Amino acid sequence: MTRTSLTREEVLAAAGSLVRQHGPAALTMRGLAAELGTAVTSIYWHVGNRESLLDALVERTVEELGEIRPRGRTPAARVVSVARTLRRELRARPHLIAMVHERGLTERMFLPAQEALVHEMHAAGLRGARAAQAVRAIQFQVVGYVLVERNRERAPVQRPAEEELWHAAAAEQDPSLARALAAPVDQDRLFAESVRALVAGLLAGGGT
Amino acid sequence: MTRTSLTREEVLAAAGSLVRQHGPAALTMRGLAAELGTAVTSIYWHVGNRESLLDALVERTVEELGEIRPRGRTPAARVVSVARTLRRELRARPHLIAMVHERGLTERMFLPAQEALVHEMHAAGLRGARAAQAVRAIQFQVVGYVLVERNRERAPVQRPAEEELWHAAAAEQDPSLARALAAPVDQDRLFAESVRALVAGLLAGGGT
DNA sequence: ACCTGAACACCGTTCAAGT
DNA sequence: ACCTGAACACCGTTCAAGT
Repeated sequence: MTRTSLTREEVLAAAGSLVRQHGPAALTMRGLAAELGTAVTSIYWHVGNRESLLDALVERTVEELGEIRPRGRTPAARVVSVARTLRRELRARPHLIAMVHERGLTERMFLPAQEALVHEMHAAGLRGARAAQAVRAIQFQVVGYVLVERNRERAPVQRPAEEELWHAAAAEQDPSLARALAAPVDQDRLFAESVRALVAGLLAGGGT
Repeated sequence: MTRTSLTREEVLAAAGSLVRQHGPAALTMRGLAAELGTAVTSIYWHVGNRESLLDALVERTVEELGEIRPRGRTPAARVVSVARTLRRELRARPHLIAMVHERGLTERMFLPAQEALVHEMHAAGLRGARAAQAVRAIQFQVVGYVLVERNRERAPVQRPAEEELWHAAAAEQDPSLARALAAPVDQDRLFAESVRALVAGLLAGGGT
């Protein structure tokens, strides 16, 4: 029962695992203290307060997301691989990613990926403002996609959605479309195809 | 100072304006009671509890987002107009939209728009699973975009982002790109171009 | 340098009691 | 049917006091 002196690292680790598993709402200072076997106030000595504790966890997450290695033969394929990797990494830390989002740090988290994308745009022959716009379009799409699919996964039973579409006039003219929309989304495939379509659209035309 | 008997409507209105202006965290039952000039417990009689009060506000938001009227000559133009309208409506209610998102109801909020998009895909000659996939790709993109741009707007000063890219090796080979990425995003234009590129990509090729 | 318990000012919610 | 105050069980945080 002798307890080696509490460290900041220890506090962060315990808080991190708590947040990863049950989300930030599950992190109470009193609960964390109980888990660590110390007084609540000790935690304050090490990490300041609850908000800066969460900030530290977020900072750590941003750093972890920093490594990107594009794979594939063509620039388009490598862009898709960057998108895919990012999506996987983001999905592995849903609560922490949500917190990064809440703190408005998604951008910073994305910087290394942005640089990788710049490189691929150059390889694809895009330059200047046009390339910059394409990089941002992809970045927005990937981050947005992950935010949306997280949302869908946490959604309570999508009550009216399916039947309503089954009965929509447009759908009745096209039963196979109605069937497709009533079926659950294949998120991996939708992601792959969306990215592919966007990249194709960007590399082909686009506008200035 | 005589107070006409409190109504559920009155509670929702006061709570709604509070949330619209300062976000859900600013809504405390005690504070709301003070604003309404009643006892805290009266509110409970009318709306159950805090959570169902917020649920009611969210429900109302979902209903308000239900009207969509596509404009434009070509299907592609009408799709873009739907996207644009949705974005505007979503941006007008940031806090409430975030709450819809948190409750996983974004999908349901989007159903009318989805039906409009189905109609346009048909007009563009897409059918069946292919059309369904295109509708979803656009839906994901618009919702995702709004989520991302809200995030950016609330972001604290994007500390290292600009300079780092200025110094990146890739950027130095392409100063006009570096300049473009260092400049603030023109979110309206990026949105318009992203949607246009995605729609073009979807209508052209796409994959099965 | 690190830890502690007591106390403060907040929460949301319940409940018995009023009219 | 509607409203009330008191009370409960929680919060995060501060602070003076310990070692």
